[in-house]
Amino acid sequence: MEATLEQAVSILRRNQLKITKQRHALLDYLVTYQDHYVAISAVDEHMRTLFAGMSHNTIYRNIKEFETLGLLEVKSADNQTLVKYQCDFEHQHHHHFVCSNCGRVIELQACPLDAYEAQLPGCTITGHRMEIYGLCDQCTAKGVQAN
Amino acid sequence: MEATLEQAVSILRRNQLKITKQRHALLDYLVTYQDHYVAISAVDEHMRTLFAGMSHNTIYRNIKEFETLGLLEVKSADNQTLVKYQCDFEHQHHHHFVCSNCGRVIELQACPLDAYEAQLPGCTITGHRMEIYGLCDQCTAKGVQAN
DNA sequence: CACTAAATCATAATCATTACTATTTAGTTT
DNA sequence: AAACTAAATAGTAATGATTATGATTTAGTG
Repeated sequence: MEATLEQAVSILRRNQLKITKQRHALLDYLVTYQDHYVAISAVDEHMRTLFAGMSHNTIYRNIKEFETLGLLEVKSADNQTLVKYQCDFEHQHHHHFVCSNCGRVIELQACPLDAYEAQLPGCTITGHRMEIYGLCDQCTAKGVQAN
Repeated sequence: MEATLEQAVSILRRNQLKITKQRHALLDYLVTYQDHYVAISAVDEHMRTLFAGMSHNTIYRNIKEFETLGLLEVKSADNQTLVKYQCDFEHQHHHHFVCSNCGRVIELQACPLDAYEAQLPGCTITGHRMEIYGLCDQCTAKGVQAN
């Protein structure tokens, strides 16, 4: 399901965020890349060609705000932060296949690994990585709060 | 299985890398953190207290060399690069549980997700992420080489 | 139209990482 | 054991992503 710019804007509105022309253009850009991770620095560069003199701060801050709204998925890779617009607002459990050539992201539905291959016809799988996050037994026993 | 400093040194030797006192100390440090990811910048800081005036370059370059030897596992997170000594030289397929409080890493053996929980008694699971890498169908069809 | 909190701009700082070149050193050879 | 040489390191500075700060502007409201 593709998300539209209007949906994104209404989510800002629903959260009492002002619809500035900068935010509007930023969303417009992000929405067109729903199936690719984009480096924040590339977004930054693009926005500053659209709005000469736009502040780095504005771009980075808005991206962070969009992330807390659940509009964006963020991941770190290779000294850069990558973002991808996500329409899955219910944070439904799923994983990604990421093309190491063009960066295209294909969403996967099931969880056990073997089943994934069937969802990727024609693709070449070269590797995968999974990490589970939480508190280890020692930290859990200490009563540390999960964040 | 814990790896020893001697094993690490012999791997350098086997690859015709010189055993400098800097590399020796670096390995010594990394080997003591086999079950934690450590930020390279923290390694850098530590090494420079051991060797006043040690070059950033030296630390970063050696860590990269150790990675290509398969001695280290590297991942990006939050504008930092994290490393972990790994004894698994055959690159045996496995995943990690990472404590979000202390950073401790617990190696997991099986793959389907549900089975993992049984391997983490006493732990609090707050989330997980998996990504499969490769070439998408379009890039595969184009004949792009996997890297 | 005025108001005000929120957002942005402009500038500079910070932090991780990398580049570059002169100097040093590990491991080998004589 | 001294000499040799490629490899490694030191020292210095640059780069690039991201964040901080304080003054100015603006979206949304009354």
